[in-house]
Amino acid sequence: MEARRDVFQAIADPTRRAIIGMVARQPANVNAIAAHFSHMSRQAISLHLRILNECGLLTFHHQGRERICQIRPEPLDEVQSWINQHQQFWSQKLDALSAYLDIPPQPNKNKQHGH
Amino acid sequence: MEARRDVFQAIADPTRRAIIGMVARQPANVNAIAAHFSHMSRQAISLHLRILNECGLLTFHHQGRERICQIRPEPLDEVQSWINQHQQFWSQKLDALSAYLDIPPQPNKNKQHGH
DNA sequence: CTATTGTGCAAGTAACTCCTTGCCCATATA
DNA sequence: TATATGGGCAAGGAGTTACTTGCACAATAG
Repeated sequence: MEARRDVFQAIADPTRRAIIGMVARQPANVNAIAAHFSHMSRQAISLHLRILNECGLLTFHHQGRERICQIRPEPLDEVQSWINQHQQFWSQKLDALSAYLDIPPQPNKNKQHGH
Repeated sequence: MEARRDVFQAIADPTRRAIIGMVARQPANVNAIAAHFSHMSRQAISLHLRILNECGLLTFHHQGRERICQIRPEPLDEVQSWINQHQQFWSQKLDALSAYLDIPPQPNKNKQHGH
């Protein structure tokens, strides 16, 4: 059902980030990756690889009976652009907030009867 | 227990990203934020705010009985640097992988007896 | 052919996430 | 003081996640 997972959620798991960090430097097959995470089973790694594949961060290249895993950085652009998008606002609005907080809510009858 | 939550996990939730997107543009108190997410309860929003606060993405400014929420972009640097860190490798290694995959495993006796 | 290696799939479980309802406390106003 | 508003805390539930064990299947080596 979740054919297209969320990239934000995919990189939320430390193990998956470690897999990305490893495979990005050196493409490897499934067992070679699992060997680097000996504290958990091969199936656990296989599941993480599937999740990374479903969100487009990792592709498989079948080579005989092996699956060479390769990282695809493109989906991370969504994360990066989301961060960049708001950082513009932050640099501007932080000043506005400081000014806003410095104004005490003057207790005159000019109440804005909220909602 | 989780005094310092993971930033990656904090931004994995769509609701929390929406909160960040809203509060980054306009600082607001808790009820004002909850009013923008009328499909869920105020307590649900309050919990999201706490999670964002625990990972340093949001600070509270107490003003009388109100809590003005303000976004702090600093923790996102960790996400951005993680992405940038690997993108260097990707641009280099993608070529290496292409070359690697283009080489058929030549069936001469020069096998690399990979440990 | 048989044995080995590489890998996927299924079932089950423990832990966690997200949300709700209900209650309580603090601040402001009349 | 009483009342309304702002907001936290706790219990509980439905759903999801991360991991395990066990089995099955395909490709290669001998």
